[in-house]
Amino acid sequence: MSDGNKGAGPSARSKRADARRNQENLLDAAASVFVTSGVEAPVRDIAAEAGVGVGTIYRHFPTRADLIIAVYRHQVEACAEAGPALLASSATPHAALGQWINLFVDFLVTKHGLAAVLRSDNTSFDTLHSYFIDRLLPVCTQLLDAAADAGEIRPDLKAYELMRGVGNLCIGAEHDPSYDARRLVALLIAGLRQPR
Amino acid sequence: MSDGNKGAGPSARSKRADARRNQENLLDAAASVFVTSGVEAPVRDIAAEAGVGVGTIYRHFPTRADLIIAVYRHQVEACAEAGPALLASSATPHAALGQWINLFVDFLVTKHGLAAVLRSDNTSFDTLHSYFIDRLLPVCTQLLDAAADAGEIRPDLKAYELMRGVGNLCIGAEHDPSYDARRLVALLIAGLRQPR
DNA sequence: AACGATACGGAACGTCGTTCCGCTTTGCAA
DNA sequence: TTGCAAAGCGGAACGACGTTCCGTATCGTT
Repeated sequence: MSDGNKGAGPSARSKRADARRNQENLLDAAASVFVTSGVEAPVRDIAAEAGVGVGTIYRHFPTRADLIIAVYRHQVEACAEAGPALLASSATPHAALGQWINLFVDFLVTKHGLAAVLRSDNTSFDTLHSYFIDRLLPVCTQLLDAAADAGEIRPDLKAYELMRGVGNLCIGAEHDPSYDARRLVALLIAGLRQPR
Repeated sequence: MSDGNKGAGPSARSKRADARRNQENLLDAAASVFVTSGVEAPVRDIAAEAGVGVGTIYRHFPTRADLIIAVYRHQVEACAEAGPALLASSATPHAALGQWINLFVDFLVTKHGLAAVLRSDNTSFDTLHSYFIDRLLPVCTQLLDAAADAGEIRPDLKAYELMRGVGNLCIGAEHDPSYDARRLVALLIAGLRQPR
């Protein structure tokens, strides 16, 4: 653990110097291509942007999902860590939940195609889906439980369903100016409020 | 207009007998493959099921979207026609809206992959998207306006956004037993209710 | 300097949607 | 009935894609 590797991507240590350099170029190139062409950009485009062959991508990132995870790890991490912080700093658990969902939505909506890929039936994206669930579901559960315990929301919705619903609402939001995912998510959260 | 052609698919008239037969086999085969393998099933599978070559599919249905539209036209039509009927028979416009949305959701959820394809960024599905919008948006608008005029719901949500949101919530619902699209849609509709 | 381990590039493969064209079938007309 | 254009057909062929594989180049150690 002394190498700082976070555990899901390939290690940045114990490699040849050129290999490490390539891995970082690849991350930068992928991030850049994801911004301009979306997360579903062809692997060859990413390779070209990084100035490497496609084989190099697959050696460093065994599956596309691993590359995507590596690119967004920091932001997902930040989102996960924001959960408990919001719970501590907000007036009510419901307010914390709302703000955290906003964070999540902002993240998804600004990553072209990420929400869609999260729901792709392509099995090679399963590990991406799992990563999001593993990292964010506990956070969401904590917020949801706190709000439910406070009696602010109906207690019968699972965090998994909420996250999937929110993720789904974000699909395609980046392409269509007349579709405002944030607004619909807000409506969904409003529907969550306890009628009491 | 006397041939009964509804306008979007290829005409069933003025064709050679074998061509008409093939077209119908194709529709049956596609419907069957869609049920078992989903709407995104490979074209070659549909051709094989119908016992024809792939070229025959493209002659009858210039794009995949046309084939999908032809397969589901009747059900979309029924859904569209149910709108005004519900409005006339329901106690309140809001109730009619809720029931109509349920119809729409049931339709989407039972057609494997249809909701996803509706949101695909693949441009060849644009005409499918357009067909749904053209046929169903006016109906939804009518229901939404009626409910808004009755003061039952907040008046600031466009029918387009509602339909896209509902469609999005249905994506992937058929694969995951722990995700209940109907429940989330119901929550969304609940969020629509006027606080007043 | 030399050599084994490591990593690289990109050709090659399988799958997909879609197009194209030589051949077959149809149905009308002689 | 037969002949023959037009209509329709099958499936090979093409280009884009994700992924694998392997001959070659590079690294870093001796």
